[in-house]
Amino acid sequence: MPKTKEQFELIKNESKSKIVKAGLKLFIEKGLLAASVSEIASLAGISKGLMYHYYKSKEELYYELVSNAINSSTEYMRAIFNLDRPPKEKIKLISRKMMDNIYSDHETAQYFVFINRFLITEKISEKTPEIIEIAYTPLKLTEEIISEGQRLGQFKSGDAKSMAMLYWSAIHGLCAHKLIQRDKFEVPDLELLEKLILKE
Amino acid sequence: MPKTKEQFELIKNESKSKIVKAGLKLFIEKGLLAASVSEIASLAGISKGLMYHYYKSKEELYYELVSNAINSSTEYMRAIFNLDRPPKEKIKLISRKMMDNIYSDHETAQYFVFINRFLITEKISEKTPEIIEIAYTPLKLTEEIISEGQRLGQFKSGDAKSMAMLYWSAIHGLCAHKLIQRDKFEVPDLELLEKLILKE
Amino acid sequence: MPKTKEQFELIKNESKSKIVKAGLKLFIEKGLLAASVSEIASLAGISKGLMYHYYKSKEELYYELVSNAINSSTEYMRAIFNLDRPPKEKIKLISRKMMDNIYSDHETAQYFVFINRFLITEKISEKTPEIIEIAYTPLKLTEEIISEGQRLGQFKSGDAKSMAMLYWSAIHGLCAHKLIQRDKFEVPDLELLEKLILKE
Amino acid sequence: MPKTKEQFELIKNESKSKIVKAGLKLFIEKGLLAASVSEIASLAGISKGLMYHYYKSKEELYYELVSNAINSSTEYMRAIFNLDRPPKEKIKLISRKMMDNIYSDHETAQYFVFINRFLITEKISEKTPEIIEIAYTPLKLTEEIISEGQRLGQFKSGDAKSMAMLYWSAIHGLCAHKLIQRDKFEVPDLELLEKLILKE
DNA sequence: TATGAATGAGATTTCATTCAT
DNA sequence: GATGAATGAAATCTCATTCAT
Repeated sequence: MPKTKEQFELIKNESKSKIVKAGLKLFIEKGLLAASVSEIASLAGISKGLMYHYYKSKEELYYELVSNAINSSTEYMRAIFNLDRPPKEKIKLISRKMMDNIYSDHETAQYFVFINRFLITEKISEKTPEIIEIAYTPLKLTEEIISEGQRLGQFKSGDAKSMAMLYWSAIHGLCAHKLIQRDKFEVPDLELLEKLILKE
Repeated sequence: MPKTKEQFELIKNESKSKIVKAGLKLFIEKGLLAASVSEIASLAGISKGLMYHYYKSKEELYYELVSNAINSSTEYMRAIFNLDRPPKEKIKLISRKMMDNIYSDHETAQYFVFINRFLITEKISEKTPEIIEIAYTPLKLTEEIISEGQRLGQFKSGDAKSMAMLYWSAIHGLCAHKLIQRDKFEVPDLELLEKLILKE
Repeated sequence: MPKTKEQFELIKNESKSKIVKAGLKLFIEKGLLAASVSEIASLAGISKGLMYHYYKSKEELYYELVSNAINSSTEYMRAIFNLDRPPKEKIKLISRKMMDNIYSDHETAQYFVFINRFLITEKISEKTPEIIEIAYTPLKLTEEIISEGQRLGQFKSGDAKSMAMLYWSAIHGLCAHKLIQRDKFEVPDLELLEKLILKE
Repeated sequence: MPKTKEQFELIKNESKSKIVKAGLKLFIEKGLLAASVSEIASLAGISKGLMYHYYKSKEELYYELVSNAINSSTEYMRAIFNLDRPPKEKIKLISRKMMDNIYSDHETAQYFVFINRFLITEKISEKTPEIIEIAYTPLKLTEEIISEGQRLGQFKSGDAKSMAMLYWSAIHGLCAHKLIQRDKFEVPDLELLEKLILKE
């Protein structure tokens, strides 16, 4: 009797998730080039060959992981932006969640840096304009909220686009900062981030 | 901001200066691993062997370039901070210069991203804690200015360290943003950056 | 000429026949090495594992297919040579059939080239001298006919062996020629082939 | 002092010729796929890396060797066809030379089979229609000579194109035959080949 | 100082074959 | 019979570095 489809699906998922986990860890830590397939395979506890059973190339694995990271990060933001709350609260929520995450775990900062590194790399950016589009969704949503908040008079006046850009630049910059400083990193005062946008 | 050129215009030796110029361009564009020695040599118009005459290894060249970048960038900031001007003006000067440079040339943003990429990469950080120290000097100087400005009552109140961190995070984030967006990039409203720190 | 189909239409087992069909197509097109087991299995619509259920190895499948090709091609010739007709007619029949087949379908030429490629490849020849023997049967039968025809005075004089060799060399060369030229291929004048042997 | 260009040229030529010699031997014997780079390098007495210093890939080496083979073989024929002799003599000369070469050394036959194998392989033929064109030059030259000979009444009548095709098919087929039969191979009567074309 | 041929270690990738179910 | 996940050996290829001149 051949294995049932469900059995194969299980095995497949388990192996794939081992590869994904190892790949993510190493790509985040070292980047696409410095992370070798041998390393990924050995960390995942599988043979190199198996990686190629699931992914056409190291780059393909990398792209999948980056896409996932971008998508899930964007989804996370979108969920918050879709809440039925006043703009002020939304901004506060985002700021708080971001700060909390950056503070409490190392992964969030790594995730942001991982995504940014991908976006900055020259040759890749041409290949995948749609992914860049998705990666920039949070920025656009933030811009909309700021405009709305400004209409309601709760937000500072100023160019909404610039404000959103600076807001996210600060968050991304902070993530890089955290990875560099490691143990020495101290989370900055939350209010400062909000004050970029909100009236005092 | 110091321009790329300054690094090698000072080098009297012509071959060395060509190596430095080519190396800088390629390391900035591709990073340490993706830039190959062959490529650097061929862009410099010299032989691979000659590169090894001047530098023990590719990494050594890389470190020298990164160190130079960090040092000259820090020197540039220090010069401004040493001016005999009130804190408010200093901050305005920095902000204006940064924005101008990021706006007017591509190199400044590349320089910042180049330095940041170096700082983030794991294995390097152990080797050169002093360079990191130097790289963080502008942050510390900014912190001091903020404290001073707060004493003079010209600056917003709040944790000076956090303010400085956010200020520079925003600038670094902006540089990354520019490299990603390329032609589509629009410089944000200058005042916003200043308002992070200054009273309105 | 035996058509490709005949090889697997005789196989009762459906899976095996699918494997044989796919293997034949790919071995003919690409040769032993370039045709991969995955490709064969996927073209056959079965799993790789199943191929190994029926055949010990890729080589075994290949040998079986080549042997079949050689055997059936030899059988086809032998049938004609066994006809109760004068030598002249037999030669004409062979020539005509060969030309017709080479002209009307692509498979015949492929078949000949497939067999020839096998015969030429070094390492294989040691393993299977008997198959080579069988493959050369048509040549020997032709030689006999020529000798007989010469005795009857219908054929040109000359070394029968040389004549047979040249006759079949021309046919094999023609097949290769057809595969190379594809659409541009034009069948040569039939009489020429016959004239190699027959008196005008 | 750097090595002079002449010195480098010498070294380069020597190494390249070692690679070319080894590659040709193995490609002829085994074909593109079965001949491995390791094997070629070790037969040439150089490192694998060096092969990649001179050739972008194994395929590139292969193509160069095939092109060379085709070009030099075509040149050889063209030289004969350009002689200021009557058509009849030219044909006799070609036939004699071919037979002599096929008889006296093993390489000639291998060369022909090597070229033919390249021409037949599917995917390659699309890539290089110009090489195929060159490879078919001897055939076209032969066709012209036959036409000329027919006008002079020295040659058999019949479609010149068909006659040329059959003539060369026979030669190619003979080469394959020689490689298969090896020691058992006997050169066929020379006159037979000529009689395909010439009046008796 | 300067060259680029040459190496060797290690990277990515392929693929026939095995195996648990 | 039948599956396709998994392996491991070997293939192709890359590249920092060395070295004779």
